[in-house]
Amino acid sequence: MDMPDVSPVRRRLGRQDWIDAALQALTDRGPEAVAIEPLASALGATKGSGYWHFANRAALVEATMDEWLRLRTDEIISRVEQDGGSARDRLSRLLAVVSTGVERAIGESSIMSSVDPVVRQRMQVAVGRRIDYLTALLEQSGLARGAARSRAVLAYATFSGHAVLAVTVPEVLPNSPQARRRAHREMLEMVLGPTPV
Amino acid sequence: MDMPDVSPVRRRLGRQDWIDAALQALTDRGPEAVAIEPLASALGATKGSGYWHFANRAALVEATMDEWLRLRTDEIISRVEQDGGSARDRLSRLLAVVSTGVERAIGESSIMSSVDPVVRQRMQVAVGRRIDYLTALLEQSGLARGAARSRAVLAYATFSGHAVLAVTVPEVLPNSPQARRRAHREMLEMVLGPTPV
DNA sequence: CGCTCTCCATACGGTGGCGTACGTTCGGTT
DNA sequence: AACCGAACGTACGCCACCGTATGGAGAGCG
Repeated sequence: MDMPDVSPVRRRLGRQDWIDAALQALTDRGPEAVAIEPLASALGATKGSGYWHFANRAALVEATMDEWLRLRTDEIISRVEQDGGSARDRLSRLLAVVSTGVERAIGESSIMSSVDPVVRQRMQVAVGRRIDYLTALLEQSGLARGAARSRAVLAYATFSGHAVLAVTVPEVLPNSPQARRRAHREMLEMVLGPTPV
Repeated sequence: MDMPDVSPVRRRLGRQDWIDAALQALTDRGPEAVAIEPLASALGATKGSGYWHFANRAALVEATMDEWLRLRTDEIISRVEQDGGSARDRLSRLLAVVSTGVERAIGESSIMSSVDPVVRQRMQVAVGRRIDYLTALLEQSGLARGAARSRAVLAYATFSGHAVLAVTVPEVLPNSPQARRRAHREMLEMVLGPTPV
């Protein structure tokens, strides 16, 4: 019997294949790398394929940024939220998740300072949702609304600053496992105040 | 008597004119804008002029980044240092200076996440000197060496995170004068501990 | 007055990405 | 078996920037 063609060598591409490759290029080399022709050659195809799935480059960038927003913001939040626990627990897990994904900071930090209007707009939405979620967690752990929000902003700024440092000058940041754990706790305390346990 | 030709309409350009224009483009639109042809047309000249003063684009970027390092790091530090006062005073002035220059953050944040090796190298030097200076100030105000350094890193990360936020989502940051002053004090306290006066 | 060195313009060829036009292949109907 | 539409290839023109070649224009000095 012949195998159903789930197939070895190289099948045809769908829109999602392009988005996946674009997201990879985005996190590896920033928004500039999300372009039709380079992605085509990376996928082993030609522009004809790309301009079939997307009207133009802007449409590709848009789809990629939507996927980015979904995976790197909404997904993470809902996963952290799903696993439950106290607000402090969730905050700690959130911090752990985003800290280990710091290799992705190259893309993140390029996205932050992009001039592309589409990229900026999606980034603004992402930052909004992230800060809102942080604010909610801080409120749930006892802070007043105003204090929670301003501290959420502070925490987010600090974290994203760390992410950028991790890319440009990684040597200034702690690298040993226990130093990283210590940094994790310190940051948690800075955000939530002295540890209650 | 005839006026010495300090001159009205349009004199010839020198290397420094190019560097000035390049620095402007850098802070306005990021490292990508530091290119021969666009700058030429911005200066009302042609590429012939540019390639006279610089061997190639990389040389232009290099000269521009050197100037940037001088003006936006060394100059600021030595000015703050020259005006004297306690370590706390100098820290406060430093914070004030870099905070008011946040319009420059567009350039700064693009520089932080640039892939250009020359830009990255100069940025690393700049971050190194800035963190070193912060560490020195914190040591002078009583902290132990290790604590001073890790807090300097934290403070720098927080500040640069704020700079990025000021560009991408300015609305989350305080904008009224008294709110900004309050933020200034809070940040100072976060870095130096509870206010001693 | 002419020479030279600095500064600049013009014109050219090269590269990479954009977008369009159009022809082609392949998998699934009917 | 014939067909149709989704997916892809090829070839073209366009633009922005790079870099080179070469020929001036302009001041200053002999």
